[in-house]
This record gives sequence, structure tokens and C-alpha cells, in this order.
Amino acid sequence: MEDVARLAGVSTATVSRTLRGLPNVSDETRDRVLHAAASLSYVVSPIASRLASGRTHTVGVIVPYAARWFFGQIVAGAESVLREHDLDLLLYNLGDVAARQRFFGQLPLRRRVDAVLVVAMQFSDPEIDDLRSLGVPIVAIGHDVPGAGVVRIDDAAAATSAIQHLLGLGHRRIGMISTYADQAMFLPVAHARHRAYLDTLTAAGLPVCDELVMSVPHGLDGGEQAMRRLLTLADPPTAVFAESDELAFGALSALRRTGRHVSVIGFDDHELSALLDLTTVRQRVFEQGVLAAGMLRRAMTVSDWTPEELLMPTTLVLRSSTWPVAVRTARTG
Amino acid sequence: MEDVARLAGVSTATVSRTLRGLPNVSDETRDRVLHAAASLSYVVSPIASRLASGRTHTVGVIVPYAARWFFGQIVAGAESVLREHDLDLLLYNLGDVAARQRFFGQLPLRRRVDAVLVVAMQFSDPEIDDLRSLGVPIVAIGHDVPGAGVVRIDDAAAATSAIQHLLGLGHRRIGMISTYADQAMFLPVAHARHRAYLDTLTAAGLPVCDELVMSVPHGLDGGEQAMRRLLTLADPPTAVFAESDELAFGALSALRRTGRHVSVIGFDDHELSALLDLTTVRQRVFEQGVLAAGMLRRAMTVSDWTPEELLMPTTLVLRSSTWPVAVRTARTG
DNA sequence: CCCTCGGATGTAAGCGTTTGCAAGGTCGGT
DNA sequence: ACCGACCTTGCAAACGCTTACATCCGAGGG
Repeated sequence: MEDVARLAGVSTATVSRTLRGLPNVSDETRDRVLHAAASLSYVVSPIASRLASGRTHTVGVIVPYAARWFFGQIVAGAESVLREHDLDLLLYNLGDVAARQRFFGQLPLRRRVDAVLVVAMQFSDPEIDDLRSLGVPIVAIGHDVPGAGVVRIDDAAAATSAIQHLLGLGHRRIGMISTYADQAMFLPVAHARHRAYLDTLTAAGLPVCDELVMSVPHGLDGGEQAMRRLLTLADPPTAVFAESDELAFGALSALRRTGRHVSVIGFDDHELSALLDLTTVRQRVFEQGVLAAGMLRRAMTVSDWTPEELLMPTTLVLRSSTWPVAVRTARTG
Repeated sequence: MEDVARLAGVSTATVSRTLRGLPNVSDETRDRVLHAAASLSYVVSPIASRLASGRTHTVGVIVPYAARWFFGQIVAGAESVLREHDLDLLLYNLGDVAARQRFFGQLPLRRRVDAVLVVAMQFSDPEIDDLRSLGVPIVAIGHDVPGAGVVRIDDAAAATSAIQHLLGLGHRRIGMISTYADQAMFLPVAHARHRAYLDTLTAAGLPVCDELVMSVPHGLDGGEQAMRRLLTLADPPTAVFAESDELAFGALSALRRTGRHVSVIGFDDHELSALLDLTTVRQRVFEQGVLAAGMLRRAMTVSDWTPEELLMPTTLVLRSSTWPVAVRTARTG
């Protein structure tokens, strides 16, 4: 920086001001500095800049399972806007208990980020206090976090619409494949969708049978196992609501391999759902990442930012994995 | 840090040495410092530490399409080991020309990372020079970059084995779905697999028909379109080799919707391939991320590191999307 | 013609660590 | 009792910026 200042015949302060685009620099000086910087191919050291200014230009993103489709989309969406504004994104994957304990044990985000994005993770009260103690704005995706902004869908309404679709097709014995009993991680969306399932059935005057709800690990294998177990019931369901498309895929797989016929509805509209003709509830995941990142930016720049709430729409996407109860049952006896 | 030093009755230098686990601190002093730090719940400022030490504790990861399954797996794999060693991972998604130009225009990695991971991207010579000018070790995944370490599979051999599988089933008219003509991005693996296709057919004494090679945008839609076009040929292929499973999925989709029968073999063993019974070439993607991160770590810590080369095995996974040429053709006429 | 005001620039004090160097102490060997 | 080697510790100078404050200058007002 000194070299640039010398070459341009100004002080380092002016160089700094110029390079950051501050207003009170004369046009002529600005040109001179920019030329000097260019000719020396100089760039400011972000690290020194951060030390001096106290802003880290970084947002921390906390996800439970980085490798899953949903979280990949979120991160990609957020990354695209953060990058555009020269903000770094620091990913923390807290999928297992060890990682989570380490995270809250040493709080590696301290003095290191200007904002935090929490994706579909529920924290305990002390954990939330830890997060708050960072003293930076927080935005959550998927569910409310006290004091944080939020981008989410209406999980209850969306899940309800899925169940009602099945009810409308005449199904009365409806199963669910869920992950709500995941002991390592309390995923709020899992609970919201499970609850909606229970409530909607009850509201329709139907009994709720515990045996029809399978809680399994997330993923294809989980979905497959869950469906296999449902099929072994004395009175198996005629339709199943899966918490996510990936679980639904597993369920479809089990059906295909066993040759049985059960309507299946998923949740997310995964990119492969069209291929598998899976009826599902569509949400725009990438966009949620984009919008959350925008909210984070606002939170970091606007001085008196207050948590915002963004509700994204969902739509029921009808494909051929669901059908009226009579059709197949008549056919397959 | 001063507070801690005062509380422990030592200098900040000793605090610094203690907290970084340097050897020459007496046990007694060490205890005192650690207690003081704990009681003040003090943590060093990574930023200040980076400024003073000159090491950024960060690795830059450059990918072409962050949202794709393959890259998600790589990043998750790398993240898992980097995080374990308290290294930050800075993701750069250069999927479009604009992002790429900006990246090489301002080289945001300058003074900002201790190492770089390049995932399946080919760079021009000046671009490589730019990357080299960062003065940090480089590791590539998927293909060689001059002067860089590499973790990869033998694309040529793997693709050859796929084609030979088809040949072994009696197919003589074999198509390929590729992305090699992607004008925004030169993806080396696309070219390697395409070349292997050409070479293997030629070696088998078969003619190479341009009409049998479809270059499309990556993804389900691309695969679907490619297969549709192949099906419109006067003499359509009896088998198709897809550059990736996602393209193969699209191809399967087209086949299902048109009711036609063509053997399809993919590449990757995507998590959904088993579900779709797709014969494919398996490579362990997550592991490649893990291994590359390990190599990066070595490159950053060992003073006289020289580029390593790691070749990962691939295996042909036989499922029911491929079959002997006679079977279906006889059946479908 | 003097004074005030605002914009452009410079000065220098941080920001919170790390680390080369020097000082002080301990200990074994002679 | 003395010397050198070694280990522990402190001092203070970086590291490369940002920014509060001071300075300077020209313009406009009275």
C-alpha cells in the first residue's frame, strides 16, 4: 500500500479511501491512485483490512447435513449472492453430536463472522444463547429462531395440503415416513410435518395409528426400510406421506421391488422427482438460500435492522405416484 | 489477550505461546495461562493471528457447478477434514463466464488462502499462471494441472470398461451422451470420457458415427433431450453411454415416456442410481474430497512438499439398465 | 478584506496477534 | 566457585490496513 501511495504521490490514507470507494476523494486523485494500484497489481490484504476495520466480511452458515440435496441447494443459493457482494461464506456442518459439541464448546465463530445463517436446525436454549453471544444478526431458514430473521415455508399448511390431497383421493389409511425421532438432531421441519399429518387426520375424523408412522434415518435407505415395514402390516396403508422426496424415493423403490401398489407423496420437489413421477409439495430451495443471503446482507448493512420474516409459497405438484384409492386396490385385490 | 496475561501474571508473548501449544512453556505457567483464559472465556482472534503470522488458515475451493451432486459430495468430503483441522474452506463457484472473468480479473484469493483445490475444471495457460502466482500449493480433483497434486480416477479406463461392457453384451451401435461441447466450460472429464468412447469403438473395429454422439447441457433435461434425439435417428443406437448418471437419468426418463428400449450405462454411481437400476461406473466421490483435503494439509504443513498423485479405483456396477442386444430388440422388433 | 465552512488530504494511533532477540535462571561439568 | 548450554520468559517490533483527528485550501458571505 505504501508503494502505491508513493507512486501516486499521496498518503496511504488516501489510497485506502480511494480503494474502498469512499466519497471524499477528488476525481483526479482517485484516477492517479487507481492507476498506481493497477500498475503495481496491488490488492488490499483482506486480513489486515478486517483487523483494522473490525468487520470480518464473512457469514457463518450452519447446516446439519451438508451433503444432502436440500442443504446443497441452500448453500449454493446463498453463496451466489454473498459472493457477489464479496462476502465469504464459512460452512459449519454439525451433523453429528461430536461436531456439534465441539462447535458450541469453542464457538469458532467468535470474532469471526458478521452474521450467521442457521439452516433447518433447532437449538437448545443455552445453544441459542451461545449463538446470540456472538453479537451478530442471525437469520434462520426453515423455522423460527427467537430474535432471528427467518425465511421459510408454511410447513404445516404444505403438509396439510399433501394429506388432504390423499384424503381427496379417497384414502383413509394413510401412513407417514418421517425422521422426527432422529436422536442426534432435532429437525424442526420433521416435527412440523409430522404434527400436520396427525392434526389433519384427526380433523378429518380419522383414527391415528402409531403403526402407520415410521421414523427412520433420512435418505433412500430409510425410506425403503420404512415402506417395507409398512407393507408387512396386517392392514397396510393405501397411501403414504413422506417427509421428504428422498424418503419417498426409497419408498418407491421398496414398492417397485415388492411389486406392491401404494400411493406416495413426497415433499420438496427434488430435481429427480419429475423423473420418478412423484407427486410432491414443491418448495423453491435455492431461492430460499438467495433470499436468506439478501436478508443477511441487509442485517449487516442497515444499522437498525430488525428481524424480518419471509414466507415462501409452496405448491402441490401432481404426478402419477398418487391415485384414487379404488383404482389400484381393485386391480391388485 | 492482555487481560489474560495480567491475570496469569505473564506477558502476552507467553500467553500466545501457551495457547498455540508451543513446546517451551513450563507446565506450571501453562496451567496458569489456560486457567486465566478459561475464566475470561477468551479466544484468540483468528484475524489478528492471521495478520501477524501470515498464514491464512484457509483453503480456496474452486468448482464449476456447486449445486450438482458430484461437487456437493466433493465439498462435503473436503469440508469434513478441513474443519477437523480448523481450516476454513472458501468456496468459489465459477459456473458462468461472468463469475470466471471476475475471479481471474481480481484474483480474490490473493493473500487470502494457504492452498487451492481445483475441482474438475480446466484452465487456460494464463489462468493457470494466475493461479500459480498465488504462490500456494494447488491440488486438483479429476484431472492433472501442471505443478499441482491430483486426486483422480482413470477416466479413460473407466469409460472404456463401460463401453466394453456394452460391446460384451453384443451392442454394435452405441451412442453417447456427453457435455464435451459445453461452450462456457471446458470440463476435462467430459473430454476424457468422450475420447475413450471414440477410441474404444475404433479399437473394436466399429465405425464412429457423429450422429450417435449428443452433446448437451448437463442435467436431467439434457439427458432427456439427447435420448429423444437419438431415438429419432433412422438407425437408433441399441445402447447409450452417458457421461454422468444425471444425464443417464434423463435418458431413462425419455425412454420411459416413449416406451422405447435402449440399454443405458452411466457414470458416477449417484445415490439414486440403485433406485433406478442404472448400470454405471462407480467412483467414490466423497472420498476424493477427503483425500484431496488430506493432500492439501500435507502441502501446507510439509515444507518441501511435492505434488502427489492419487489414483482412485472405479468399479463397474451392473444393474438392469443394460442387457444383451438380442433380448429387447427381438421383443420390441 | 476577514471569517467561516466544507471538502480533500495527511498524520499517526490503533486493531490483536506473532516472533526474533535478549535477558534471566538453572544445572551439570570442571 | 566458574563457565557454558539450555530452557523459560519478556520486550518490542512487525503484520497491513482503517480511521479519528488535524491540517490545509479555496469559496462564499458579511
